[in-house]
Amino acid sequence: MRFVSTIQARLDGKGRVSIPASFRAVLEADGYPGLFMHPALDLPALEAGGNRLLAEIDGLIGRYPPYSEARDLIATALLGASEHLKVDPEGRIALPERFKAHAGITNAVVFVGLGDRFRLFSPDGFAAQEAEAKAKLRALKASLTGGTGAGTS
Amino acid sequence: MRFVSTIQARLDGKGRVSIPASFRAVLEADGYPGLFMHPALDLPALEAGGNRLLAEIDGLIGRYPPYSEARDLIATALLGASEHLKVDPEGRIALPERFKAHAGITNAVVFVGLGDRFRLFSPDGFAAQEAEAKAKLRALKASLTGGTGAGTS
DNA sequence: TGGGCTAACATGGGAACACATGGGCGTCAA
DNA sequence: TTGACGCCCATGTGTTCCCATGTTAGCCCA
Repeated sequence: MRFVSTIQARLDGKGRVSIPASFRAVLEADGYPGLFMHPALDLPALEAGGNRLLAEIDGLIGRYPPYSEARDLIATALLGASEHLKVDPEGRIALPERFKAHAGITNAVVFVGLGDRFRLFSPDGFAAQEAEAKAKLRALKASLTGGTGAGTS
Repeated sequence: MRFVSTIQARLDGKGRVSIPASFRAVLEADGYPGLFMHPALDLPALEAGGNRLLAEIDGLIGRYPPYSEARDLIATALLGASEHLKVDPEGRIALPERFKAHAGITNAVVFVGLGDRFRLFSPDGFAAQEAEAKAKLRALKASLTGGTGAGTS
């Protein structure tokens, strides 16, 4: 079960968004009660997931010895900046102000599946990100295939 | 269950602070009656937690041979300087003067979750710490991924 | 193949609840 | 006696739950 596809949703008057049903199904299978979310470090986006995402973060933190500076930093940046969001019976979440500000989200959200996690963008932020990603991917592919990039997509 | 997210709270006229409900839930699950707290070793902050934090401190102390100077120092700094704080029926604690002085706390506290423990800062102290952590983390990440940013965000 | 039906999903709003906060009072110890 | 501390109750605010509605997509049947 992976998070897959891109879906747009609106925020209602109370600031709630429905998590796409397909994403909810993955979370349920994952067994995490609710949704774990944190701001992306170098993107105007939010990253969210369940136990699998959390396990990855734990692994990252666990690589450093207790009381080391690196561990403190990572724990602060990843765990301190994150939130455990509750999902209401209808499958919605309320985004904290802090998160909305980071991603530039006002009244609409784009959910983007990334396998073990998914991202939340503002529609504008997503358009920008998509354009940039395409450009980078083209460059990467060119470097892989050795030139024209005229291969199978 | 881990301590996660960053929450600000005010001290009332009696010098009490509400422990955020999400943190209280973790402490309860941990089974520790009350709250274990000590000044952070190299930060103007306080560290708090329950049994998991105590276990980690024990582990840290245990790494040094009995009667060694290092062991004495660490045990004194962590255990000697620590307090067991009682939590009132509303989930509040009263911070000892000594602790407030160490962290520069006057009338507001920022709680920062770090997984197995959480920290208490003054709002100003937190802002400074956050800025520093972000900068250092970026440097650390660059050294890890080799600069492309092609890693976990 | 087309129309209608049904179920799942996204959305909206009202009411109950939990939480953070504030203050009063009794109790214990210096 | 006095101060500090712990317990109790009160209150405002934000959040969560519950129920209602519109919309979409899939399905069945003619």
